Amino acid sequence: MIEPGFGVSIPRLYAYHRALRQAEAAGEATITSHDLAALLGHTVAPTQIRKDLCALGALGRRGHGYTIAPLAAQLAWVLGLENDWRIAIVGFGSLGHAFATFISAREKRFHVVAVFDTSRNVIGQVWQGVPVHDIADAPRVLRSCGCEIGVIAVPAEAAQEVAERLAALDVRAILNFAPTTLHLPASERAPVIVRNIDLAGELSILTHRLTVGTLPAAEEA
Amino acid sequence: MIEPGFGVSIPRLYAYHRALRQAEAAGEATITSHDLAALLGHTVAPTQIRKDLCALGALGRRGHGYTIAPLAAQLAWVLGLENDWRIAIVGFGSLGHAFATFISAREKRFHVVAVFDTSRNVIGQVWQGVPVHDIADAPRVLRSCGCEIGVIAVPAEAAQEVAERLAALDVRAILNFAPTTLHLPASERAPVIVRNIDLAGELSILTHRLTVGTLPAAEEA
DNA sequence: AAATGTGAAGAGGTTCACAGCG
DNA sequence: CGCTGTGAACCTCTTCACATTT
Repeated sequence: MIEPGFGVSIPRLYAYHRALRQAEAAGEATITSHDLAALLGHTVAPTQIRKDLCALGALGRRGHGYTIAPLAAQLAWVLGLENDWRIAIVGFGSLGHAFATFISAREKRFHVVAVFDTSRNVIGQVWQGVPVHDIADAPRVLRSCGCEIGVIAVPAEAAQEVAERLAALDVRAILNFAPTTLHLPASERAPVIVRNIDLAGELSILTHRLTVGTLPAAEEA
Repeated sequence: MIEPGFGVSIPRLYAYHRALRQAEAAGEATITSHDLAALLGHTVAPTQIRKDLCALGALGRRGHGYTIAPLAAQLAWVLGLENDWRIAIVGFGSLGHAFATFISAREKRFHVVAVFDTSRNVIGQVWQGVPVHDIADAPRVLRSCGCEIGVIAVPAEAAQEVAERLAALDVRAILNFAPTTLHLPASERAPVIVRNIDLAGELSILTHRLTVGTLPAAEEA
């Protein structure tokens, strides 16, 4: 029913969801596309919002706006936020640690259930009840907890090997912080979904804009 | 000459630059658009690469490919990587710490020259020679070091205030990790460039794809 | 009257096909 | 002959205008 490329951008839907939670926390029960756009800093036009929401099924009442609760629930469903997800983090340096803390505090259905590293200084530490294992124990540990999502927060040189290892252990999606391109062969089963976050690349978007001139002020997700 | 929206996506250019550095480190002196696409895991088509590079000025030799060194230099220039940038980090929890370490190790022209926090436990610490200041001292500290770029790694509730403070202190660009929309008024001078990184949002892209079906395996930046 | 829903127009970015050089 | 450079077709996403509903 809702296919991967059905014309709406997922980052935008997540932004809507975030803004709706904020409005709900502020005591609102209903919101118009225009008010939602304002909450998003006019990053997206009201028309765009209506188009997106309409694609999920008509949820608004003409003349009134959208009722927040069911709309947020619908968005949460589409975003996969109503399922529980088990996350394994590989590389428990400062970045892996920060991500684990951040994500488990932010979304209650994201559970960091396994952590791996290679350093003797880190292995054996316990983070929020989760012990840091040697990466060599990944087969045993992952077999028992069955993580759907792996996060790679290791140096670039090690990322490819980690990715292959995760893929072999039935991890279905990978969030990669290492500044390198992962090469995962089209496997026999469903392909592993990979998303890269390149922090230096994000920063270079700013340095680019600062270098070539400061015309556009629009925010982006 | 090169305007903000000149038809090429900056994340893609940064990926090219990263791949070129990799090829150069492997001893290559020249590369074809097809080989570059392979290095990028066929995320982008050779035609797309040629279009992008052509937009920066013709740099290839027909029949041979591109000479890596000048091409990398050209990309570095466009991305602003040939300038030095002073970066202030606000919020020195695990995320701020991780970002500082990561970025200063990755790009040698990105200099973390000021760090701020509000917690007594953190203020006074020294990270790679940079002391952590109380955010209240930001006017004095930033006045003396003149940072172009600010990084917000504080809780969502505090982000708006921090953003306004940074904007008032002549920071020209902000990288925001707080999961909230920043509202910065169009100021009297050049507007502050804001880019948001929403870690939970990135993860939800994966959970969305895992939820609705696993058709597309393409990587994205 | 006010705000959503939606076809049509528009803009932007990607792919194709092939011309142009080395 | 190989690979780049590029106009044209193509396609996707955004914006506009307005019909529609409460």
